[in-house]
Amino acid sequence: MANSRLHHERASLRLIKEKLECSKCDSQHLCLDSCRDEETMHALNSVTISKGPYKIGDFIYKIENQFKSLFIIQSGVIKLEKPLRDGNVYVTGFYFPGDIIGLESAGGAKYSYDAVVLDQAWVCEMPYHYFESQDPSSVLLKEHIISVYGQKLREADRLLAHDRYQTGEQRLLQFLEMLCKKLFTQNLEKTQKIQLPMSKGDIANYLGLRPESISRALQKLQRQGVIRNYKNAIEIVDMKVAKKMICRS
Amino acid sequence: MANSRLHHERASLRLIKEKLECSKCDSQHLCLDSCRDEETMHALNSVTISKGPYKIGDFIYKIENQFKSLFIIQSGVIKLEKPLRDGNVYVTGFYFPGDIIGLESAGGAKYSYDAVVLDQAWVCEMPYHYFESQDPSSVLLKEHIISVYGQKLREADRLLAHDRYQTGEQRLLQFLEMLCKKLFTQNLEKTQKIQLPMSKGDIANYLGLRPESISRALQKLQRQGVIRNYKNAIEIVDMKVAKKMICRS
DNA sequence: CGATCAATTGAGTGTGTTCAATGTCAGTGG
DNA sequence: CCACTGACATTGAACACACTCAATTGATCG
Repeated sequence: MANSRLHHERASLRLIKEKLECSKCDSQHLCLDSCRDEETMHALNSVTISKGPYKIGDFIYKIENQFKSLFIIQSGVIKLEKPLRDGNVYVTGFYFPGDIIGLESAGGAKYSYDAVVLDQAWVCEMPYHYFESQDPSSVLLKEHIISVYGQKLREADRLLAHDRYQTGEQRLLQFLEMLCKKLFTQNLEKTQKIQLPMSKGDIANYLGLRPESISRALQKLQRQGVIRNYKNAIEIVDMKVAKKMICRS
Repeated sequence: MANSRLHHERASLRLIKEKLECSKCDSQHLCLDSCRDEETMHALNSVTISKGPYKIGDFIYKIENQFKSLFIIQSGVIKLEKPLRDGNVYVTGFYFPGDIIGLESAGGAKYSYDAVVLDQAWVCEMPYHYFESQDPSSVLLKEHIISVYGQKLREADRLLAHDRYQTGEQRLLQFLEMLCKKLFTQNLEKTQKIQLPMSKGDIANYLGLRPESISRALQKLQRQGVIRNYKNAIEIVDMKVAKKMICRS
């Protein structure tokens, strides 16, 4: 069951044994940016719950669960996916430390996706009923969350636009570059070798391609000397060329 | 400049000469649903501004304008699009009476798209600074808007998923069915003949296809007796078959 | 009336798919 | 320890959908 590719503990893994003070959290931009006074910090600190560790294959929430909370990822990697009637699944996104999940389910009675752990994770649970309170700190946070939503909508539209005008190869490169940013700003690593937290099948699914097409694209890029393709890792040999190839020809 | 295809006034066109009372607005589900007491209604009524008529080709807002307000569409049709560096544009959506636009720009300094009028429109402007007030009515509205955002995100993800696994023909049919719903729930028309408020080129752009592909798909569907293709209109002859064709084969 | 833009139609091309076979690796049980 | 299993990845060949490029038609407008 457990995907063994990641049994090697990532150097970056922070093992949080108890509730992390909001003032020490890496994801303050998501909530504390709304207001940084003593009182707000205390309110947030008392309403949020640190949870973990979640193991590979665990669910943070499942699609049939009642929508109750947002989750901010403190460590690990999580994918959101929706099972389809025909037995297939549709991978809708990958999330990393500092990201927030659950926003996409707001306004519904249940969660809209399964949140599956890809790399051992700790999360900060923020009960949604906090947003329904008249607490002054929540009022400011609501406003802030709205701007986060705007960003997410723009990102979704950007994806739609790019998916239309880029080849599979370009989307793949763009995905790898995003992965670089997400993983390396967190880990402060210098190398560009990416240990893939997700299967190549998941990547294919997310990018709207077949696993075969991903294989062929990776193989072609390797022949061109842009990347190196490993079993569960990819190394970007020439980031400059890679970035050039992403842009419209 | 003005697209003349719609110079025939649509029967549904409501000419609002002055500010429409919130209590009489058709789009109450977007704002008043947050709270229906006297006080909230009065607060909304005093903060919103009815504007129009906007003519075909007018802009509700432009991409370089400072983000200031959300707009609820009271009548008419509006498209959102973004000019690309290469001179092309990317059409991101079509909006109808009861829809809200501007949400996608929240959190940014400027609007993220051009809002172009496709059919003579009246809108209700809701200044964004209202959301930054501590007014109790705005607190409830904020919460409501968050659930609207959740819906929009889910819709965006659904689009992404469908774009991946459906053919152009299926997406086109799905688009036409959506148009039916949007236009006919508003107009109470019985016929399934759709006067297209947007050009077929716009439809192609929105669906991520070439105009030629749209032409060919429409022609094929007409041969099959599912639709009838007119210059600026499309008639769905057999909605049952159309719906069947939309589903995954 | 010519100019312009949208829509259509045709022929050839290409990217990604489908289907099927093979390869690789980790875990499991004899 | 080795053979078996199952999931994931790779490779090949044939095919299909949508694209590109180009020419034509049609409608609208000055």
